Amino acid sequence: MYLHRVMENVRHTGTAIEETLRVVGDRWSILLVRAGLRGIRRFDDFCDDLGIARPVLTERLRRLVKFGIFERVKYQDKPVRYEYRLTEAGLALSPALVALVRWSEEYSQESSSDVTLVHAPCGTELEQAFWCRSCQSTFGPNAVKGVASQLDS
Amino acid sequence: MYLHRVMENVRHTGTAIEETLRVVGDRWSILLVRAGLRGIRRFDDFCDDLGIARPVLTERLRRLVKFGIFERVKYQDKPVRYEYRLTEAGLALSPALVALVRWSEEYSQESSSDVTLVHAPCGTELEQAFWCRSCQSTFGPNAVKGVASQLDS
DNA sequence: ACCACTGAGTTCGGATTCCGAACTCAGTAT
DNA sequence: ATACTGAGTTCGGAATCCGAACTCAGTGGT
Repeated sequence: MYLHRVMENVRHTGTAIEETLRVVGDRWSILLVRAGLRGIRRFDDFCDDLGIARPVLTERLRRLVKFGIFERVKYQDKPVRYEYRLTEAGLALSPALVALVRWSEEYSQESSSDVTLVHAPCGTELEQAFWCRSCQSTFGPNAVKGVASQLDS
Repeated sequence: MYLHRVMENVRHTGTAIEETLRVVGDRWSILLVRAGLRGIRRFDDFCDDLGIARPVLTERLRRLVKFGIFERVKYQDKPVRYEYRLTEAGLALSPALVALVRWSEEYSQESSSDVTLVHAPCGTELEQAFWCRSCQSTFGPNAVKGVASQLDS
């Protein structure tokens, strides 16, 4: 393994996705985004809906706010109260969420899926694919290859 | 022992995504899948590539094998040695991974050199789409709709 | 005035999980 | 005989997670 390490000059720590997963890669964050997409905004509602422990919810929302996925908005003055709304960046996580839901439907053994995702105009159950612009064709994961981006080293 | 209580505490729990995130929703699992897609297969290579602690890697790989995302394959007899390969289900996580990578590229503040995913035959950077079989067309997340599967409640 | 209630948290102790470092074990190479 | 390899396991301490109970400002009912 040492030889392999020497030959591999590309270090894979410190990449963008690792940074992202340090924010979003836990048991709750994606579920919080999903709840946000379903219209949930208030602390106690997140708490009841997910069954997350309150101290953990506090910490998680703070982190998601810090990284721009939720924003903390005052919605009432008299007793000052805040709620949490998805930002544009938070909404932009929906493709990832959809992909995970799709995977869950197909591969999760623990059944009882809640919803099936369909193509809205026609109601057909959707499939997922990668699209190659230059080939003008869809393809599956077997035709995916990783290429190191050229930036410094 | 503690999980029992979590399982009994079924409110909105029990949906497929929650089950999935209990398997894959941690800081390492998605990164392990990504490493698998990059061709990494051996214990020490995962360890070295991700900087994950060995006991955690052991537990994580065991869980991913149990849930059918990796398989443990003997690749040598003399000293019997095993490696970990992505299954079909594991490969099928790549759309979710791609969605996260693309989100990272766009919204993550920390942006270092990463791996760009391309269409292997032609080298073009891939895009992501949903595919409707009956319409024979691709579409984006805005045209996705959720339909409740038949279920009590 | 008194009391219950609401929403958004905080505090508490205990259980679980994470970590790096060092160790094991069978087999190989020098 | 010694060193090394690959795939783990064992160890203790640090960090995180959990439910339950508490706080705090304001509101509404009697």
